Amino acid sequence: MMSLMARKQGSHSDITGPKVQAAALRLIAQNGFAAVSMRQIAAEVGVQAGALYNYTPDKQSLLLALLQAHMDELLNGWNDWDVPDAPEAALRSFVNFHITHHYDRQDSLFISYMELRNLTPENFKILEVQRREYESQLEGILTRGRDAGVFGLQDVRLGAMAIIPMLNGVSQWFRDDGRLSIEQICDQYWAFVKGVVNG
Amino acid sequence: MMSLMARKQGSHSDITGPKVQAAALRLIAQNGFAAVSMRQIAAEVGVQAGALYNYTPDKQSLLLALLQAHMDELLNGWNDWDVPDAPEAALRSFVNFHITHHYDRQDSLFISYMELRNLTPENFKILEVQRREYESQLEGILTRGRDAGVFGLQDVRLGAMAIIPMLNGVSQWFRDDGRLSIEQICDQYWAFVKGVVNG
DNA sequence: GTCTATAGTGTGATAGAC
DNA sequence: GTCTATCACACTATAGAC
Repeated sequence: MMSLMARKQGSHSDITGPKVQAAALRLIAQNGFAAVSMRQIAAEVGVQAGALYNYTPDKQSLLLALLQAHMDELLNGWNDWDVPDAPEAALRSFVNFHITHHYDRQDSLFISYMELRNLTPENFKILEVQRREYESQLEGILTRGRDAGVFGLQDVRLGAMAIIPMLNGVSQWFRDDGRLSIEQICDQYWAFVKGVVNG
Repeated sequence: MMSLMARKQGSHSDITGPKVQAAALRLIAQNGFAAVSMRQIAAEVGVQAGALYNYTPDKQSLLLALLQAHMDELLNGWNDWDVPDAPEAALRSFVNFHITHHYDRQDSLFISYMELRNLTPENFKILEVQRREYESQLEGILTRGRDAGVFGLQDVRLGAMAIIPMLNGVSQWFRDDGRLSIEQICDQYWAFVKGVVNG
């Protein structure tokens, strides 16, 4: 068994790998992809630059892995989320999910919008499909609510395009020691979203 | 008079200056500040890299100039905007201003959020003050409306923090040949904002 | 798996001719 | 005001010892 095997000195793949991702995420969110060097990431992890290439074929792939992990977690998280059938309850559930899911993923959310432009076109397309898939989850709720006569929303697509940036905005200013708890924020934003769909 | 003076060959300060700003803006929005080289900017302008240093002392100052110009135009634009007294009419006016002002400034708006992290701390502070000043224009309207009993908004600051990203979102997807005209978008977003403040 | 060393390229910024 | 040429340095990625 793994835990009984003697470990070779300097063999830390299982711990270094996640540390590389975490360091890259933090540094890229803070300074931007192009501004962060492999040496900086290595220094944060506590290895030399060359060692990073055991975990990524190149810098570009490292960014792609971060963005893909973010979208995968988002879609899987929503998939596992318990969503009521009734449109209004489902929308409330979406608001709660979106805010709480990104609560401790501020860096991920930030780079998932900011660093798309540093991807190759084909990688960009893959992520756009995933983002579109997430947006259409919200649009599905809005459509059902409108068809049921619960929401007064005219344009479902536009409503989704208004709601998502509004909710994303929370991650730009939220602090744990701030004036409002995450639950209070969810409550208030639910009121805002209700206003948007009932306009 | 200027227009009668003979021009020295190769003297194009008055035309090259704006071209440098425009090229830098476009390239930085597309690729990120750190990813754009002075040589790339020079190539886009049609000069050699060394010539750029007639227009900026260094690369960092070029970025600062772009971000400052954006905030100055925003604040001056709002200052010149004709705003009604009644809170609801004033809010509608703000929505119109914000969307139409950024209509042909998508690159500026984008880098004004993206590239703040590439500024020195003191330059960052200057821009934060300006941004805060703009936000408090909106908060002033919201406060007056709430005090007059026109808006049902509980938390003015939070309302402003929800409305601004929602409006900014337009610039991420708007295209001139899109489904909706800018006037239709203003109308729809006005309905959304009304919903937010009446929640 | 990590290290050291390095190849090869690109960078921001400056100096001096015109 | 623009050009050419260049300095000094940083970068990504690789090779080979351990």
